[in-house]
Amino acid sequence: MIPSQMLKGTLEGCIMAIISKNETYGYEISRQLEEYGFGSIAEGTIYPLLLRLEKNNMVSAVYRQSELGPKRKYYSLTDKGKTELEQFAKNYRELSAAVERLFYDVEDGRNEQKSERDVKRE
Amino acid sequence: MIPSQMLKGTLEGCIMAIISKNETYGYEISRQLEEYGFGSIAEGTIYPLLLRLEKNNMVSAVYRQSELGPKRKYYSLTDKGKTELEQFAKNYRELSAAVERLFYDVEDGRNEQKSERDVKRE
DNA sequence: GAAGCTACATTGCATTGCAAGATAGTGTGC
DNA sequence: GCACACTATCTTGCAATGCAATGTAGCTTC
Repeated sequence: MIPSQMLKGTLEGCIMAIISKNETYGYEISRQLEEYGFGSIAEGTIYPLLLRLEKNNMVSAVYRQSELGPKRKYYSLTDKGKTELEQFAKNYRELSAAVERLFYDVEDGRNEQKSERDVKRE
Repeated sequence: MIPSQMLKGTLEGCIMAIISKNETYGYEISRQLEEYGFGSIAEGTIYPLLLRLEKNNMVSAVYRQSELGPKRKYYSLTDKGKTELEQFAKNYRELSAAVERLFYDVEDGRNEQKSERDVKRE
């Protein structure tokens, strides 16, 4: 179970990524997040996030009838959203790389190296 | 530059990871985060976080003199902190794996696959 | 004595995920 | 007909946490 704090800032980008694959709607996005392994993301998380993306012109939305329930609100990425998604991917990779470097040292039992500065001072 | 929202929930674990390598103090942690590629993390972030870890018994602290400034507050991981760090690592891997799966599909231009449920309905 | 680095701390703010609850359409079984 | 379950969206208020701004203080160098 991924803690909610850890999703902050990441979930938004991931939802944009899902929309970029295919025009889709909130309820379906929720199912896809589960399939990808994000766990069960609350609807009280997804819908406000989608509304915010729409307000910031990251996505555009159209209503379409569903054969088996109320009408769906389908989202697509705008050009601005595409640019934002690319930026998100870059930022995520940056964080991911930093964490991996750190984990590598920790798992290796590698202690802090003395920096050049400290060595000079000795 | 990693956006602050994306650090939420991750930074705490990373700081515990740094402490686990070696007893260390706030100012030095800030330098190490920079070296690992997290960027410049504000002191207004680090010190409250350390105090919280201490309050929750994840770390213990002792003051030691410094030769070149005010005394330092050195932190070590408690047993509880070590358990928490392991849990953090598991959670992080879980999130990371989910994001990688998603990115893989997006970069492949892979569209949503129809689930078994949908196929049956057709 | 001023500047600059070291070192720690506090206050209040902004962002964002979530629980809880409301609304409503459709289909199934009794 | 009516209860129940699933589909589908939205709102409100809360909690967690990173950060800017600011303050304090020790030490060194010029």
